[in-house]
Amino acid sequence: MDTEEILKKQKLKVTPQRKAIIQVLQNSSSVLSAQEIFAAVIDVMPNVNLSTVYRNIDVLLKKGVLCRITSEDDKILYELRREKGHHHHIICKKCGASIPIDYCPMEDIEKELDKKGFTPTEHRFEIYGYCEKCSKKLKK
Amino acid sequence: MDTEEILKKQKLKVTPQRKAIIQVLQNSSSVLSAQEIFAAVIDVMPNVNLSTVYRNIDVLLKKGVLCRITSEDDKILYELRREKGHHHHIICKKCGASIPIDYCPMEDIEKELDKKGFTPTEHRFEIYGYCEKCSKKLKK
DNA sequence: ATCGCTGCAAACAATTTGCAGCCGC
DNA sequence: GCGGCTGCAAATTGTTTGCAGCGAT
Repeated sequence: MDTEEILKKQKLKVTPQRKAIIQVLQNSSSVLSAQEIFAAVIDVMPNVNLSTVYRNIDVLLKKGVLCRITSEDDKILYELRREKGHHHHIICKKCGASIPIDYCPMEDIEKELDKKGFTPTEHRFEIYGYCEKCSKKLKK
Repeated sequence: MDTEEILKKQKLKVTPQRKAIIQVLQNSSSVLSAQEIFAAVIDVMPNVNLSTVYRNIDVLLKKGVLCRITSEDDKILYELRREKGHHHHIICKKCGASIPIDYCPMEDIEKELDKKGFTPTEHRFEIYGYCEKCSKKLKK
C-alpha cells in the first residue's frame, strides 16, 4: 500500500515527514529505533527534526500503523504493522528482521491465572535469536 | 535469608550500600525501578549515590540475585530473585506486585520456530494486569 | 600495598516540551 | 483561515563514566 493511502485511511494529515517515515519502514528489512528512523529520514529530507519523528511515531502507533517491539536489550524498536490481528514477533539478533507469529501463549495460561485470581490485561511475548539466513551464516 | 548471607554466597563484598539495596527489595511488595531503589536507600543512608545503586544493581543482576523485568510501559524494574529456575512473571499494574509463574511458552512453540528455521536464544514473556487484591478493589 | 567500592560531578543518551511560524485541508 | 504539524532550542529523565579518596584484606 502506498504511504499516502495508509495515512488517509487513518484520517491523518498527509505530510511529507509522515510519508517519509512510513517509507523508511517499508523499505527496511529490520526493526528500527526512533533514532534509526530519524537517521534514515534525514537522508531524504535533510531538515526534519528528531522531535517530529518522535511525535509521528506516537500518532502512527496510536493508529495502529506501527508495532512497538522491545529488543533483547530493552531498546524500543518499531516496524510497520503487517499483520491484522493480535500477534507476536520473533526478532533476529543479527539482522534485526522480525517475523510475525500467530501463536499466543495467553490461551495456554488463562486457567492458571484464573486460579491465582489474576486478571490479565496486556502481555508481552517476544523471541530473540537468529533467523534462517543468519543461522546458516553463523554455522559456517 | 539475611542480606549478608546473600552477598557472601555470591562471593561479593559485603558493603552497607549493597546490604541496604537488598533490604529495600526484600521489604518491597512491588517491583522497583533503579530510581525507586535509590529513593528508598537514601532514606536509611542519606549519602548514597545514585551511581552506586546502578553499579550494584548491575553486579547483583550478573550474579543472579536480582531479576530484571520490563514494565508494561517499557520501564526497567527489578526484584529479588525468589525462584531458582527459569520462570516468568505476572505483574500487577496497580500495586506493582510480581508473581512468578512456572509456565513457559517456549516448549509450545519450538516446533513452529524450527519449521521457520529460526534458532531461538532468548525470549521475553510478561503478563500485566491486576492481582487478586487489586482486582477486587477495582470491582467495588 | 593493593584493589575494589564509593561519592561526586560531569557526560551522555533518549525522549519530551514550549513556542512561533508554516502548511494541509 | 483554522488547527494541526513542524523546526528549533531547551528541558527532562535515565543511565554511565572518570577520577580521587577510602576501606577492607
